[in-house]
Amino acid sequence: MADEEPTSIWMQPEAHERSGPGRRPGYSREQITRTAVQIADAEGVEAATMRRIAGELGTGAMSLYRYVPRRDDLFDLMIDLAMSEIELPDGPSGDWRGDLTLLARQTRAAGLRHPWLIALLTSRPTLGPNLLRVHEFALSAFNGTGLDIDDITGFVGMLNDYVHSAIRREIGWLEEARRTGLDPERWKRDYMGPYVRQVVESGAFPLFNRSVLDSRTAHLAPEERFRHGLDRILDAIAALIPSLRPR
Amino acid sequence: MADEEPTSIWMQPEAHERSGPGRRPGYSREQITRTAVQIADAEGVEAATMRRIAGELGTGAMSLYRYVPRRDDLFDLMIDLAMSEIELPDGPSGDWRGDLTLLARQTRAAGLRHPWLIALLTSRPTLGPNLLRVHEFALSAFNGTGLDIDDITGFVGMLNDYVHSAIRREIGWLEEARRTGLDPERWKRDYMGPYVRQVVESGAFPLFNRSVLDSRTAHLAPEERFRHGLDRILDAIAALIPSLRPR
DNA sequence: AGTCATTCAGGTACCATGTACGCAAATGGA
DNA sequence: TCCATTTGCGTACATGGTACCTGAATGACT
Repeated sequence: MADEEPTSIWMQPEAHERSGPGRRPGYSREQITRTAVQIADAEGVEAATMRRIAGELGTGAMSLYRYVPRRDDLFDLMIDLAMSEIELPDGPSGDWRGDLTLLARQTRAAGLRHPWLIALLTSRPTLGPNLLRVHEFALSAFNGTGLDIDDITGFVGMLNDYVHSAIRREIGWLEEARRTGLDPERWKRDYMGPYVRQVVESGAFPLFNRSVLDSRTAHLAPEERFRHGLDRILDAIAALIPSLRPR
Repeated sequence: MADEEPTSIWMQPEAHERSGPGRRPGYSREQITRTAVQIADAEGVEAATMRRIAGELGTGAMSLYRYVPRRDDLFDLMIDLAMSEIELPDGPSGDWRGDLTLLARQTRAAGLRHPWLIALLTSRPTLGPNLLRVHEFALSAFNGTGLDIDDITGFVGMLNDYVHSAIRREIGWLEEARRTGLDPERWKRDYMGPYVRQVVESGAFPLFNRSVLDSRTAHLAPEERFRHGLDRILDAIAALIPSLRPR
């Protein structure tokens, strides 16, 4: 292989597209990525090591480097594979609220199916084709509302910020429990519980106490809570769109 | 040391508080944490290894484990130390918008001083005393607006989601450049640039193109951009508060 | 003062990780 | 048939977290 200049994984052609002399590749980026995703889903990203992925494929760890330059690039591929599961119509329906609600739900579903997705997505600047596709759909939902591109980008950002954070809140502590090796119930009761109880009983943070003790939304099902927050964001956006304000 | 049951780091007493027989501790959690923060600031979290921190302190790696059960707990301590730098008045001023703007700016400053802070903070469910202090201040800013605790929690969440994401957007690609070992300018031009150019020239994502090419806010100074987004969030919150709506 | 349980310092060691390097096997063009 | 090229992958190295162990320090009790 020629000296690979360091550039985005999306610029580097797949091995099997080549024609000419040389041994035919026995694997593919997609196959490797799919395997990595399966392992990460079942046991966490930290279990998706090069050796483990290769083992699952019945090959040696170093073989993977014929397809992926660095492990970080594999993360980008994993993100994009997960994003590819987000099914959206070809174009906006004209109902921006409905379109964005659909997108938010699909994103949440993908985030729950792949508990590592949001953490990876927000921890590195990646722009895979499927992320672009999804992002374009979000932007397009505001087409026809008379907003300029900066406002559209801002609103889509607001929505993304909420969706990502909400998903993180929903699964964050579950992932932490898994990482520490405790089962979630034990983690909540024995690990985090005593500290929170002590903080609450100290009375040092009265509003925090109210948010823990007096919350009604805390007892909602996760999906309801997600929907609640989503509606609030969409309400906020609607309130800021002049052309929609006098409704 | 007695068999430590696995519980939050904040529940485990410092060694120097103990009285009774035994050698006196030569270090402290604070000292260790401060060293870790310095290294992480200068070279990234991944450089703040147990060996490296211990080396900086002139001791052996295993000595640190007398003060910190696991490396992850050290992360919690680092987060809290960074949060302790966020200076806030003792109570809300009555001007919720001003209070939250102050908080947002202080958070941004801490996030820029410690480029690893937001990534750690949002990647694990942690609740150190300084995070609680800051969170309590945010909640208290809405005291007296007649909102119930769930709405307050929701708005503070909206604000936090924005602030964290905005900081991440501001430094995310710089961190990525550092991780890959390229200087930021090269990374943008040689690594990410060619791909983005190809995407733009393909014309496949017209609204994405407009957001890249026609954006006015993209050319603002980072601080202005942050302020822009912050104002939009605060506007959105204001628009949702019934008691403030008819202004 | 002497004894001793207790605690700290830190070296050694084990295992897992990403990945550089090199060589043999496979493959298609000349 | 030859050979440049590419893949498969074993070996090896540097680096990581941390379990375990020994020896030194220290205060309480006799």
